[in-house]
Amino acid sequence: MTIYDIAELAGVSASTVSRVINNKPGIREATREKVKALLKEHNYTPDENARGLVNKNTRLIGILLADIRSAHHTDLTYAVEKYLRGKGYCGIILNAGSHAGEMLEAIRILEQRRVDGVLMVGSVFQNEEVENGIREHFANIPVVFANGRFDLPNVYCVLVDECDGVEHCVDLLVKKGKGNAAFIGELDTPSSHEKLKGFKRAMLRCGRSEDSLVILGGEPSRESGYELTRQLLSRHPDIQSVIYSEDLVAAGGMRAFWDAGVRIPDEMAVIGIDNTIYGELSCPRFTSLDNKMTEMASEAARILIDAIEGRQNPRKIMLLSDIVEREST
DNA sequence: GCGTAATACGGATCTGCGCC
DNA sequence: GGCGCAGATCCGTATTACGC
Repeated sequence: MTIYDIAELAGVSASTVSRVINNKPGIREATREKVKALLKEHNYTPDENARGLVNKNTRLIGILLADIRSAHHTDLTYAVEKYLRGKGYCGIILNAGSHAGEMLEAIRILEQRRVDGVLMVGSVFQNEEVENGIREHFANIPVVFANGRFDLPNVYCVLVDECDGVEHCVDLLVKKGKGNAAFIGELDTPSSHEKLKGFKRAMLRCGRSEDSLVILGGEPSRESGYELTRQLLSRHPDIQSVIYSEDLVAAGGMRAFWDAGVRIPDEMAVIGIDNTIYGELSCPRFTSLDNKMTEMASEAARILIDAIEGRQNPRKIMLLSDIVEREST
């Protein structure tokens, strides 16, 4: 059903139907109502592809994530998609993986789909290849980067101060008498660099030397968290607490402590990062740094739509994280 | 207040033509 | 016949000029 079909049924021309659909003046009220009734009766929905030809937009938004299966990605994707749909846009969600080749392929796919804007979530995208990909393929559309930064004229950044957040985590552990802390998890992404920076800064502030810090790096997985925690227990029996780079890694660590008979929080305090469902489901429930991923992504979506529709926003927005304290501390 | 006709949009596909 | 190339056509909608 096109506007021509509606026009024929209404006994008017397609331009009249177009004027009614777009609330343009110069239409008699009776004609307007008649056309509206037919549009409703036939469940008329405009062809967005055809509209896109004329209006030079597709109302499609590309959403790039490393992996939608990540617990903290599912919530934020839900929130972002809902926001976009409310604004009349449709999201194309792509799992862009964690390797540059996959990311560039995802970028090319979005370019082919002629998206109006792109939302990238996760510091994993903060690399030279993706930056060049944006320059080459997205130069004429706005891009919003949640949890990462690029200094490009069409890129907006929404960040959360994870460095500061982890510093506060260490402060909390010190306050609880568990100041001899270790950091376990992923160390390779820009986000984990920030977390580690906060950890080091707070530990040095507490009088520790950089050489004495216990930092174990590995994959951002439950299995890795389990294995690294076992290593920690065997090599550093004096450690009183652990900050994990992600809740997922912390979940593996909690299991390792359970298997080793380590009582939490009496013998070991645990803090994860991301404030996902893992913290709630663990036994005991573990404290987590809420790095506001969902709020960050929602804010990023808002800024993206603003940019597409010509509204101004600052190029960079910083959100503050906070600690959700549970039984593990 | 409305109709008609023309034009535009992007890109895939089709058609016709000339050349080898 | 096969190929490459240029131009036409198509899709659905929006817009505009003009006329009645």
